[in-house]
Amino acid sequence: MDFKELDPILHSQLRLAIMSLLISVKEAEFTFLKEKTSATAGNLSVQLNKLKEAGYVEIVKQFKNNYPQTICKVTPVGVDAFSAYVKALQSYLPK
Amino acid sequence: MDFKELDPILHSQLRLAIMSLLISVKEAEFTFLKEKTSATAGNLSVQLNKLKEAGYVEIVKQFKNNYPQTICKVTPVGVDAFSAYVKALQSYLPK
DNA sequence: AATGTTTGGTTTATAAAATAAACCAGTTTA
DNA sequence: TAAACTGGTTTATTTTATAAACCAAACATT
Repeated sequence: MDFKELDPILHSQLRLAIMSLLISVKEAEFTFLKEKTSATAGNLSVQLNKLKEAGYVEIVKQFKNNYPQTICKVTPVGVDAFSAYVKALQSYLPK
Repeated sequence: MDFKELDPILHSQLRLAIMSLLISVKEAEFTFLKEKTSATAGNLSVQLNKLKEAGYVEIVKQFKNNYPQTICKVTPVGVDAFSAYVKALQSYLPK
């Protein structure tokens, strides 16, 4: 079997973790993602924006208890990209 | 489940492909790897050296029919690292 | 016997990505 | 009201990946 391309947007530890979380929960706060991934806020902010620009996640900013709140959801495009990535990975793994 | 670290040496499309090949064949020529991975010679040379420095592959240079020949083998350390990587990946993938 | 071409690479330079550090607006606490 | 904290963003630095240039030796051509 030939090696399939690995979507560079997803082939990043942090972005993959973000997507993995968002797929399991459908919606999450910035702070939740930060805690679960152990990422720094700066890194998380940058990587979330890349996922947003790729159309893989949707980001809504609002306020909650006077504090800014960033809510993230995976999009259908993101779900598809993730499953394609997982499938492509198979070509590199032992059966 | 928590996200496990993904060995940065292996979390690279080309290096992962090289390792995947070497694990399946035990030994391969530079030119074979180049063809199978569709990599440029330069990129392959660089990435093979990283794998070598990590102790994941062993590289022997010799001559064959008057031409230089580079033979690559995966080491036991490399095999372990690969299987640890695969295991770590599971923490990012749907069950 | 020079001239060009191919093999089998390495080295160096450039582009892209990941990460960390610095910063900022607003809020709460002392 | 000053300090410290929340919830981030922006910018700078480091690391990676990739591509381009290069090289030595072999072979083929005239």
